[in-house]
Amino acid sequence: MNPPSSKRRRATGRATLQDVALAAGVSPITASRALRGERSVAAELVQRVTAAVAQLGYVPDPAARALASSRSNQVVVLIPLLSNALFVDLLDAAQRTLLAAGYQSLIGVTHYHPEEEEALLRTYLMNRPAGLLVTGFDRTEAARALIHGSGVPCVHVMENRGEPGLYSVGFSQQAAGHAMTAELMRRGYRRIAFAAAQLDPRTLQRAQGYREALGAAHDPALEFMDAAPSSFALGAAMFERVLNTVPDVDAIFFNNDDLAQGALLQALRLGIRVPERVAVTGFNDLTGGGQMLPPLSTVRTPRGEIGLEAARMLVALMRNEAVAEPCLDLGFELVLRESC
Amino acid sequence: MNPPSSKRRRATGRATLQDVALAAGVSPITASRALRGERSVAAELVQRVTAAVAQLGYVPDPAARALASSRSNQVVVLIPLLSNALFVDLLDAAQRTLLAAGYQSLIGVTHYHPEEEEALLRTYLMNRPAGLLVTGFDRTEAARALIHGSGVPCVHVMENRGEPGLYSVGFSQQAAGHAMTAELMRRGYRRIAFAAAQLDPRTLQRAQGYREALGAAHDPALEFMDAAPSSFALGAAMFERVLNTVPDVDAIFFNNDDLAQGALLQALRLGIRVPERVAVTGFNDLTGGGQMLPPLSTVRTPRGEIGLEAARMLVALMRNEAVAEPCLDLGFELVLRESC
DNA sequence: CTGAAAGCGCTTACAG
DNA sequence: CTGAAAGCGCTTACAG
Repeated sequence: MNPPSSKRRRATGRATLQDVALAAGVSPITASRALRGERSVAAELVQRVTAAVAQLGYVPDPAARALASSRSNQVVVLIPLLSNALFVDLLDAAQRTLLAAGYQSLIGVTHYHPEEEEALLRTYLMNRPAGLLVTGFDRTEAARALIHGSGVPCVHVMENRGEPGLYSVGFSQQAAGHAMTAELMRRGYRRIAFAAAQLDPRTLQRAQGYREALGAAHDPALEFMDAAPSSFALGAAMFERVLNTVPDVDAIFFNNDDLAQGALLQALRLGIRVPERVAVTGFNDLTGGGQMLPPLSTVRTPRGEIGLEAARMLVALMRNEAVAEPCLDLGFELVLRESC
Repeated sequence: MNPPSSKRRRATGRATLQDVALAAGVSPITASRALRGERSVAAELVQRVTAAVAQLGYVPDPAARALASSRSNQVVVLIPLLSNALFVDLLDAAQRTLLAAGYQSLIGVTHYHPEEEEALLRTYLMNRPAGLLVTGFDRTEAARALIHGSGVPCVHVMENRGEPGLYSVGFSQQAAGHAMTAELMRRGYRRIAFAAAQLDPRTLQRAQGYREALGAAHDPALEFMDAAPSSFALGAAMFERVLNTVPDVDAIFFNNDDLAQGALLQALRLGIRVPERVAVTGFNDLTGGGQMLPPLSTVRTPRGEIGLEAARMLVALMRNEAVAEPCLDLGFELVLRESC
């Protein structure tokens, strides 16, 4: 230990808490408390500490903090894909909110593989993150145990699940699938196909909503499921496949805007009129849909708000504050343009 | 200090280096060295340490490492935007490569604002990152000083600059702008407009290449620069603006595929034939271009490879290894489809 | 409301 | 090639 008389700038040249305490004429613990805004420090001392911090240009060392408190200022955010604008919007909003609250984001991309998610969790949990933001509820048992065992506050995004102890911000994928299908029925479409890619859990929930809305009218032959990732090209291919397989189809509900936009382009290429010959709708309301010919009808999903609210909820949890609504449903909105 | 006899599992229940050392019958320092793969540890001891690690399920604490060595295992990656697929591709490749090499990424979005970049740098540098990946060379003097003063290895992406001490992986934006323009000229187009958005430094470099290729034929009236972010909608608007302002235009070189795709859609809407009435080309070869009507001619930029190679270069720097080519030019490629 | 002591779990010199 | 000592810069109990 250094004798108190030999205190000096830290090896790196940066000022330490010690320096601040010395300059403020308080103990390091008091300086620490003042810095973190713990009440129970006299106002005057807080002021002296603040002044010393400013004067010395002191910045706390996150590593030292993390080591001493066994908790970092970083939040792990796990999303399936970076190549889907949906998750990028979510991420952008969450990251911005977290940063404003003093937390840094550690981003992990799972590529829709539960095993990859588990590996990322294992790696990132080593950092003792302050919080966790994960997508949906579909994960390995081990991942679930890892999350629970870590004791780190966790918010789930994109879906809701009303179990006690679970926090989530999302909307009902099934209700959204139901609503768009019902709208198509209301408009008089009778042979409504459902075309989906990726086949992740949320896609399947939308399919469930589609079936539910159709009720007795549901025909399995009208469901087209392709596990490949969605893209314009796949949408184009699926569009043709649907028309060829089910000649009397009068509407196609694509599970994603990428697919639907690709289908619209293919219809143009083929000279097939939308919505006269066949209606086309999408999902998510990604950018560009309104520019299509005809403009795409779709379901607007509130991913930005989800990112924002999930980050807020997580911040509350990390600060041990109460969370009013642990299962926050942000809804969705039908955007009816000209493609149906 | 604990007397050696009272060593136990750490407070959190996780095994510590001490535990590993004890189990392996070596000193903690030796265990530490064995773990980090420092040669100068006898093979047999390494083996004993490895076994102890496996047996105890030991995972090192990054915070303790960072504090003791004043260097973390995190790399800061700064990109302008998350809403541009270009940077997402770059990021994805870089992050994957870094993770495989044992580094975590701390992602910062600058929104093309040097001040935001500077603030992010200031925040993230507190973490003593092991490395830095930044976009381009356009930043505040303070940011430059921050980077240099930190002593943290830094690789610049998207552009090249041959100054000693600077590391970069990219391609010549100007040469790319030149090449596409020259190709249009070669095909007989004479009134070639240049339409750009965002107006970031790389956009301006492409404009420079465009002017250079045109030489004496260059006409400032054919340059359309809009500082708004690029989008389908803006591309559509610019397309009309160009045609209305310069009726004899016969080709439009859009600075970005978003813009060009929006223009193509607008041409369809207006019934203007591409490339017969006017040719359209884009930049970057983003997804969807090949699906357009007509398929979009564009410049393919190697952002994935840039991310990969930049990460590799940074890993070499962080390991104090030699870097063969500190100014790596990965080139570009004209993708000539039917829109010109 | 404030502080002295101890310790978080590693690694960096310094020896030998 | 290996180790004993010291310390990285904070915060957590424990007192008062």
